[in-house]
Amino acid sequence: MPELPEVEVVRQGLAEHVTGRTIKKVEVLHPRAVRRNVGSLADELSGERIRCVSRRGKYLWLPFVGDQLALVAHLGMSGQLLVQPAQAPDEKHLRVRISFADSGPQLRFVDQRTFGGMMTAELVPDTAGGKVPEIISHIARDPLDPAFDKLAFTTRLRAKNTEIKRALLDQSLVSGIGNIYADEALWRAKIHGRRLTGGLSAGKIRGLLDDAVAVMTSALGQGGTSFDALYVNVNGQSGYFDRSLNAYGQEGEPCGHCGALIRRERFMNRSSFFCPRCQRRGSSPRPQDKVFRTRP
DNA sequence: CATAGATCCTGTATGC
DNA sequence: TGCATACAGGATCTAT
Repeated sequence: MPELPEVEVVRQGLAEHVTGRTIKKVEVLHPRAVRRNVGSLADELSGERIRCVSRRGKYLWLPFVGDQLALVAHLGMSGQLLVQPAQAPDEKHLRVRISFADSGPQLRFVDQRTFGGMMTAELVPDTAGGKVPEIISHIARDPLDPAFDKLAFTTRLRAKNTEIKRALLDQSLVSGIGNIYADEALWRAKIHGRRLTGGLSAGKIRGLLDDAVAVMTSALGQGGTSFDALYVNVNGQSGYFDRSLNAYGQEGEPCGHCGALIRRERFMNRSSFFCPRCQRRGSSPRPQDKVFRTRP
């Protein structure tokens, strides 16, 4: 699943292969691949020249020269952005094909499960003198962003009345973290994902954030190594699972800290993996218990 | 408003 | 073998 490190690998690959190129033709092969778009993607993109490739969290965007408009992409669960020669056969789940005015390779959006999508968006000023697509201005900065405000994040997080893992996955608080890196960060920080945000000290939260940064930086370092010139490797799965995971997917394996067996539980319609010894849920009540605390 | 839960999707793996 | 079911999960929508 593409989370921040995987998306960053894609960004780097795209930057190398599409920067400065002018879009000539866009073919949408599956309607679901285009989201929230008012007009025709093809009409809006034709003739635009790509200035660079940007990213915030799991979102990518290609600002066009003039800095008014951008092509925004999200890979969802299974999306890939591939750079392929025109004569390459269509991928089974090819959704959008972008051809350029030059004779170089095409940019293809391939997505099996169609949770991903592309759209055009107007660029609006961000909080640090740059620009961000208007439709994703509600997405928080990610922890690798130099302008990410750790202190504000800690304050907002502690003010919430929810579980810490849910908060980590809330892209309006901090972006880029998905189910896998959330579990890994919580494991490193030795925090149970169902602990309440308000019950965690500021220092504990800072430590958790540092752990999230560490695990994503490490993954990024490894994800960037298997890069092919024509295949913008972005499956997310491909690079990821060779990586050493300490919690995610490790059910029944010994914890790298203490040797206790990693456990799996359902949480938010997905799996959570944690060490039952290192990551104690503690005595903090669940949110719904707060109201009914009178019971002995 | 804040929070919790449902929902979208399809290929793969598993169970009977 | 064949069919049914579970599972993977990011973002958004709906309900409370």
